Amino acid sequence: MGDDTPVRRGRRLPTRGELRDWRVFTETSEALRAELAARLHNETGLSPSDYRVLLALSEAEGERLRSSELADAVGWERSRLSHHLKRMERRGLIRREDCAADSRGAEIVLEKEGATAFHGATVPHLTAVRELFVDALTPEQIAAAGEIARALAAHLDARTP
Amino acid sequence: MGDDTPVRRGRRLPTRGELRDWRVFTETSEALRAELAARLHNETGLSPSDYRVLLALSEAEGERLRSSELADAVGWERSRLSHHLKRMERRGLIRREDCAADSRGAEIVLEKEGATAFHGATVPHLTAVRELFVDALTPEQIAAAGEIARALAAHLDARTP
DNA sequence: TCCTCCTCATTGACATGTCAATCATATGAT
DNA sequence: ATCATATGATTGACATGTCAATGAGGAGGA
Repeated sequence: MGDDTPVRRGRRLPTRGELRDWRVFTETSEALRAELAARLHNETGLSPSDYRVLLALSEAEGERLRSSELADAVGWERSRLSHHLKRMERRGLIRREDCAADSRGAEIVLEKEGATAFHGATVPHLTAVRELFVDALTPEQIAAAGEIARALAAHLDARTP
Repeated sequence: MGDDTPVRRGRRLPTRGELRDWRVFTETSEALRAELAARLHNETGLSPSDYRVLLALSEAEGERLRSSELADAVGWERSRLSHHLKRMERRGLIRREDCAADSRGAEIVLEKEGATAFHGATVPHLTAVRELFVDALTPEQIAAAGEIARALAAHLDARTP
């Protein structure tokens, strides 16, 4: 049975070849994510989620953001962010303050310890990205990976309002 | 500053362009994973992890596998598998049996309810793969995605013994 | 004003994942 | 036979993620 054989007939399901490409794609991105997370955590004590939050806060005006702006910046649901901030606050990386403009709101402020941890993690993180991603591919493949991801993201956004 | 400008000079860190491609690549594969997981769970009550385990057992001789063989088949650490099997056993999808050949070992057996759930999930799962992955890309992009993933996986395997 | 509706953010319950430690059994050397 | 060691699998502690429910405050119309 060739690569263009549908897994089931007459229902527009993926062919075997498409399924093989899908499987290696997801399994590899998952393995890559796990490896990068393990390295970052070993070398810096930060998780990728910590890193993202600290990056967004570092780049913000006054190193502070409204909780909802931060959620947009990192692309997470509110509840996920809320849980994560609780853990980061417990570790002294960030601090919550009441918002003057809207008493419902919260402002998330980068603590000194958080800034230090972030700066110490930047080079290890970028080095890992180079070793695990950039060094593995040709420049053309890197660009193609970006294009493919953009196409997938556009398609995904179109069908998840 | 152009796309070939190193983020930091003289240490072989990724360029801004490489970093952009990396970021869209990981963020998109993560979003895709989450969307597929949510759909599968809504439509079938199974998580992607459940599905993988049930698939491996369905394809095995006698619909049973040694725990370690199952771990290899799905590519997980033992402890992760053990935790997951505990949850699946609680739901009646699989069953553990003592192993005749090696009294340390365990055999994992597909339960009737697990087989039923798996068969009911196959078409929804494949449909979601088509909608979210296959339909988003050209045939050339699908093949390229597979090639890129294989290159990443080979590189990753080479440096994680 | 008061009432309704919307938004901001948090919480609790639970599913999932990682790591290190543990326990029991097999295996091989003496 | 005995002992040291390796292997198969599980467990506990904890980090992370999702969903649904909640509380608490703003915003606008009757």
